[in-house]
Amino acid sequence: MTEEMLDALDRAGVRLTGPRRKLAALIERREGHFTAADLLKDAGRRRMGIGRATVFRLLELLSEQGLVERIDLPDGTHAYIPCEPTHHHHLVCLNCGATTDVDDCGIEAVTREAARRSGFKIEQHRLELFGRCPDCRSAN
Amino acid sequence: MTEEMLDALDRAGVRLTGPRRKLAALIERREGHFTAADLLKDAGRRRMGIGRATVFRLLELLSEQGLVERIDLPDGTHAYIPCEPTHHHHLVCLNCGATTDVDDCGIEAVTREAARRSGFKIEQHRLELFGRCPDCRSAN
DNA sequence: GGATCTCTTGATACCTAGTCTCATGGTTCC
DNA sequence: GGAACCATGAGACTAGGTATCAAGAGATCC
Repeated sequence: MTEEMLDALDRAGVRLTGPRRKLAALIERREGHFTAADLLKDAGRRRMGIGRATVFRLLELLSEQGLVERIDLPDGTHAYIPCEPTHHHHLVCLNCGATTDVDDCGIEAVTREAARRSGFKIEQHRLELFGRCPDCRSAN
Repeated sequence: MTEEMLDALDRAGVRLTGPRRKLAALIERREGHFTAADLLKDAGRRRMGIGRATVFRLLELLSEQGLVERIDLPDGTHAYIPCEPTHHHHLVCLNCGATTDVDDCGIEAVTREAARRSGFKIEQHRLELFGRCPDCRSAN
């Protein structure tokens, strides 16, 4: 995953600097979704001396490359999820924050139907699913 | 629509005060989605003397009652949409901001399939569709 | 209709997430 | 090894939203 990110940055034509490598490693160690503040705290604890702006800049780069996606949690806060750079949707555990990707499983039919009924030409969509992951389901 | 909002506030057991009535009327005059700042500007132009906090407080109340929903536009900004208090999804015009509601048209099957594949128990979902409305499509 | 109690208000301070600026420092490439 | 340029951290700034609080407006009861 770290390799994947560094490759993507390389392909994007930006430099593989120290801060970027360190942050990529921190993202890899994270499980589930995280906020920019989480990452900054991680970096702070390890005395990495990485600035706020650098964190946001890397997240922006990664999200342009599709390796990270920003989602809107049900409580209105934003979080980032590491993911594959193909079109897909996220399933987020409301309990532990774990995420998995779901590829297109029928959403095309839904958008086509919505387009037909409304007369809109649909160009983008966003689908986010929230629930309980298998671990949290069996835990209680 | 204004009536609907005032009724809902009444049912929610809160007072139908002057500022709330005025804001409800302003929301009614809006077309498509709007931000809290838009509403505040509207009120300012009419010298209504309504505070920022009051605007956010009303939007929160209305959203608890399901008469307004907060969505995340593709550019990452937030906007509010007046809508019916039933479960549904939004179709947003990327050009003019017009919105329409789409009721469930097959999304259940998608969530069931995602649940089956992932082992998650899906409790909530959010689907937002973006595109061009009929007017904007014919305009260019 | 007035007194009273409570809810709501606007002002203001504050907060979080994110962006912009800029001088300094690290990379790349020749 | 040096020049050019990209990336960095610090800190100011912005937007969107929340918390606090004294004062004002609604509802209620008589």
